[in-house]
Amino acid sequence: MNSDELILKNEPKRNFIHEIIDRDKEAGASAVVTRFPPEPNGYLHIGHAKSICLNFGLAKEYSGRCHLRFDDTNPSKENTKYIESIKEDIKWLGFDWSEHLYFASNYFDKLYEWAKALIRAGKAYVCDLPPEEVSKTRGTLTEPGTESPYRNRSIDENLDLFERMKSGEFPDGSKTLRAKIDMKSSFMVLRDPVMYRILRVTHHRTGDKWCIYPTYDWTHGQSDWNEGITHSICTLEFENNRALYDWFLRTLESLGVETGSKRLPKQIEFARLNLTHTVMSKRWLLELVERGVVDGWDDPRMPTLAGLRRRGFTPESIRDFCERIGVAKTNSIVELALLEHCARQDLNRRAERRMAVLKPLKITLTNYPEDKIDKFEVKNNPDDESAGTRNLIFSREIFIEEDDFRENPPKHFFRLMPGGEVRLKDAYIIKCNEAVKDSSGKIVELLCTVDPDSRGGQSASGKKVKSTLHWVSAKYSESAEARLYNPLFLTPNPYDFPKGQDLLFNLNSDSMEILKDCRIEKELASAKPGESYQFMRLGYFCVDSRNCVPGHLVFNQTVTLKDDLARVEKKK
RNA sequence: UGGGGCGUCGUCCAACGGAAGGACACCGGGCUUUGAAUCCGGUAAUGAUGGUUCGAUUCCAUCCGCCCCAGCCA
Repeated sequence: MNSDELILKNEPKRNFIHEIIDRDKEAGASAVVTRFPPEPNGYLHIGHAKSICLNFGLAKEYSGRCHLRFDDTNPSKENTKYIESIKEDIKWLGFDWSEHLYFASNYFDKLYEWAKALIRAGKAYVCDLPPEEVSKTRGTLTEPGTESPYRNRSIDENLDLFERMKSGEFPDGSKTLRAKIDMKSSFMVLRDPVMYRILRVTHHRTGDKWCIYPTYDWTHGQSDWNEGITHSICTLEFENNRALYDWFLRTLESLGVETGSKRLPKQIEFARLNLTHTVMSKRWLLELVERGVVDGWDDPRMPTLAGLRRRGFTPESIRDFCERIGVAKTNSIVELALLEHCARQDLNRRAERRMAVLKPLKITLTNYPEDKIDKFEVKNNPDDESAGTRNLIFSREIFIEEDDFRENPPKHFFRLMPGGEVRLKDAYIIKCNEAVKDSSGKIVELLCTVDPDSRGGQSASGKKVKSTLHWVSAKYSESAEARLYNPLFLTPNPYDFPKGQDLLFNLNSDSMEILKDCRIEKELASAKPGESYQFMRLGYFCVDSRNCVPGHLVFNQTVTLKDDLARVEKKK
């Protein structure tokens, strides 16, 4: 069975984490409990989706559970407005934390008590060094650090000082609580890491209760332990932090503190997702929004879940993508083409077909009476009978795609040309007799004739035409707007820019094309925001959920259809 | 120059001492009232050098390359 079949059967591809968990189970471990721990300081993107699929997926496969825990230890960066969007995105992706919603800030009291336990055990101390001094005395990658002059204060003094830090006696930044580990360690994180800093910032959940806040390292592992997390999965850059993660846990365990679980959680690192032609860091995503490069976090060009959703990517296609990319420890950059493939595959199955002409070229059928119409009943999805049928109306004046006609066609072009014949999908075979030009020489209209024996596109005479075009009736169609997208960055790796430049060096100035005068078949006029359709021969389009007003639909192009002609022309 | 990690087709992921496989991409062909979908076929990789072994992507050694760590960010 190949991996594709596995995916179809919904059996996730195995990875090194499965092997770790299997070994743990053989060694007697019972449940599997994972967690997804976002910091509420930005929107979720497709890189988070990889982590969400991994963590919730593992929990499901092993009949365990996955917690959603907001890692809210730094109130100066975090904001409650992100919490709802994060929850919404996870739900939209198709995952459910049920009652297991937590906040690291729920553990502030417990963490404070445990910090005191560490002080009492002589494993932590209050340090008066200002930030610059802490930094200076930390040493370098190759030189050991030096011990803080405050390192050997008495336990009582430390307890007293820590208490007073908490009660607000000292100014911001003037003191920290540090773990007493080893200033000579080759792990920089073990050189007496800061556990608490003084920060007078109102926290979105605890308000002004605290003026000291625990750091990530001091919070994360203990939160895991407290929730009974068995496998704490994070990204590669935390590999060094694992030494500290384990130190806190083991030290606390040896002190006999009480937690929600006997078993110590295990941190496992995997490579974060990178996608070509885009960026995933919150910093740069924010920058794109703030510099006005994009229209907001949910701009359809953004790799955020909100952006992808608005663009028309389905949760199923994103989950499929996350499954296909696999999980490993190698730094890698996945090609955007794979994401697009997943979208096409899913949308091909579920999106109903419609006809829309993005760049209309008018055709008058000179042998088709002015007052006549034809009604054709056509399939909504040729691959899915259950999608039903709809009616198309044909009339004397129609529009076809500007690109589907060439006055001087190259060899490989077999669409409409002077004297040539094509089929209009589900309607008639037509022949082009004349291209009408305006004074500037621009083709403004084609005069064609229909073959009356070809009703429905069938050819009674057995006539073969090489090409079938999409079309809409001029009279029985509506106007609409379509937005076509290209990647935000020109280069596969946007970070690959010359010295002295920044990321915007590789920005694609042509990432969006707005087409305001598209014509859509009547049936499409009632489409609702969020719905996806295949515009025949063009691509998948999703009704925008922001810019539609009654009578004026805006469609976002999710992906194009694969295009052989484009490929052939590119080769030339 | 310390430490922690990682090197397999163009890209992503497998192979756990026994014929290097899948997916995407690409190329060629069949079918087609979407140049789509679908079907068939093809190109293409173990960073290097030694060693152990009947046999090495896998074990060992050395080398090379890339990523991460010196926030009171996460």
